[in-house]
Amino acid sequence: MKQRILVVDDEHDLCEILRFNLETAGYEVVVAYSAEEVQAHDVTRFQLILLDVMMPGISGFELARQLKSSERTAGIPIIFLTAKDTEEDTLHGFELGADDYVAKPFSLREVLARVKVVLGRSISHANEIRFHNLYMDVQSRRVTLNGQDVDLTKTEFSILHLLLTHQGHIFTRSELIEQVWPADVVVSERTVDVNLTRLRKKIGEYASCICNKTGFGYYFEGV
Amino acid sequence: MKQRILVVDDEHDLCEILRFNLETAGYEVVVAYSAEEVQAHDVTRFQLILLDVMMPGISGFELARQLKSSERTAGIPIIFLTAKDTEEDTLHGFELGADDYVAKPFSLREVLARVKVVLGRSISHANEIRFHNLYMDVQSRRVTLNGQDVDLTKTEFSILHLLLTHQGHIFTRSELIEQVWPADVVVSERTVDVNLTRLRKKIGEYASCICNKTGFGYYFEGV
DNA sequence: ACAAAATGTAACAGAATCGTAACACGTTTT
DNA sequence: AAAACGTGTTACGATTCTGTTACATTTTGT
Repeated sequence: MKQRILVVDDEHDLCEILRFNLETAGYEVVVAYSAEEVQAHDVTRFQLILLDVMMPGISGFELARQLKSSERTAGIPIIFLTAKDTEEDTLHGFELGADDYVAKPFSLREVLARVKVVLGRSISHANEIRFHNLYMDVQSRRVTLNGQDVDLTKTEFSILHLLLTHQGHIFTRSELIEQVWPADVVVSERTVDVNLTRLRKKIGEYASCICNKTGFGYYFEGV
Repeated sequence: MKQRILVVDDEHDLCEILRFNLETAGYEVVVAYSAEEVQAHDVTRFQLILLDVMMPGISGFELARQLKSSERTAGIPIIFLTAKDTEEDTLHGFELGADDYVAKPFSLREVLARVKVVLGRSISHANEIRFHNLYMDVQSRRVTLNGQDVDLTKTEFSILHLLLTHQGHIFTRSELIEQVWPADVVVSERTVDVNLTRLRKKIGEYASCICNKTGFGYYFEGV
């Protein structure tokens, strides 16, 4: 069964490019040119939504909020297409249950790679990340360890989210800084170490899953 | 190792300008003045093709179609150089697998920027190098041997990557130093030997694939 | 076969990297 | 206003990496 993707963007040309390439990659694609038009579709039939943030009328964020507030559609992964790439926007997006971000202008390869990751990794509850007894609810930004709440700071949450969604991938310090810290702040590379240490301390028995490979960087060692 | 770019354009002057600037930027450049001439080259040796759309004889679009239809060459990124910048052309190009567009007349800076983006991207995209049961994931910086993680240091990883991506090529010690060590560090040639020994020890049954030819240097013997 | 040159490798010490506690400073909560 | 919190920086000890050296072994040329 082909996986179905809903592309929502007011730029017709871009939609067609996305449609062609996603179809070539084996997905079934439906395009909507506005948030209003989305309401004409049965959204639950899609496994993924590519959603432009900036649209006339109802914005992408607003639409995402609506979708996530309904039980029926809350579980559908969303990838935002956005020109903005500030911290607030990213955080705001993740709060709304975004599974990923692609900043415009993007390369098709980039989009395809992310679509593949999102569709490959979780068919249903993409805003709930789980590793054994470690849960992350991306939407409510809560983390529990064996049922107990873990009180992570924003930075720690963001790091853990990145590592958990890319288990086994080794991130260099500068990659981590790029992904976790807003683009306009400058932090020293050693700051990463300190934050990783802090994170380790808070996740108890899973501390040892956050590994370092000398000279390379940090990664989450899934068992 | 230098990345190789094939420039295809019937305007000789333009080709020379591109050649000069791309070479200055550290790329290796080969020029073809027509689509027909391209067929004299082994296209698989290039990491990127800059392709003029409007050429006498076979057009750039037609050549792109041919390249994308062959398994061997389908994966090579193409940037179209085009005077036309209409919607249809752009769409048509993307359908043919273009990775980017530069409309003539273009600034060199623009071209260089796009080349950089595409090549930077395609490296991380072709990120899995494999030799029998020896895998290297360049992006996540991991190596596995028969499914087991191999713990390579940064230097060892870098050497293995170079050798595996150029199987059969004999590297002198000074070439290896040039490729693997940062330009500003000075190491003795014997240091290479020691690191090759260390690498051999870690890759088990493939140790014997790392060969030395007395008086010449080291190479990976693909079987 | 022999000596000379080139290569393999173990051991060591210096360099680089990493973990973490302590601190500083700004922000939020009480 | 004071206390608590978040977070970047620094410092220093612990760990890991890595270049060098010395000696063993192999290859080469005669």
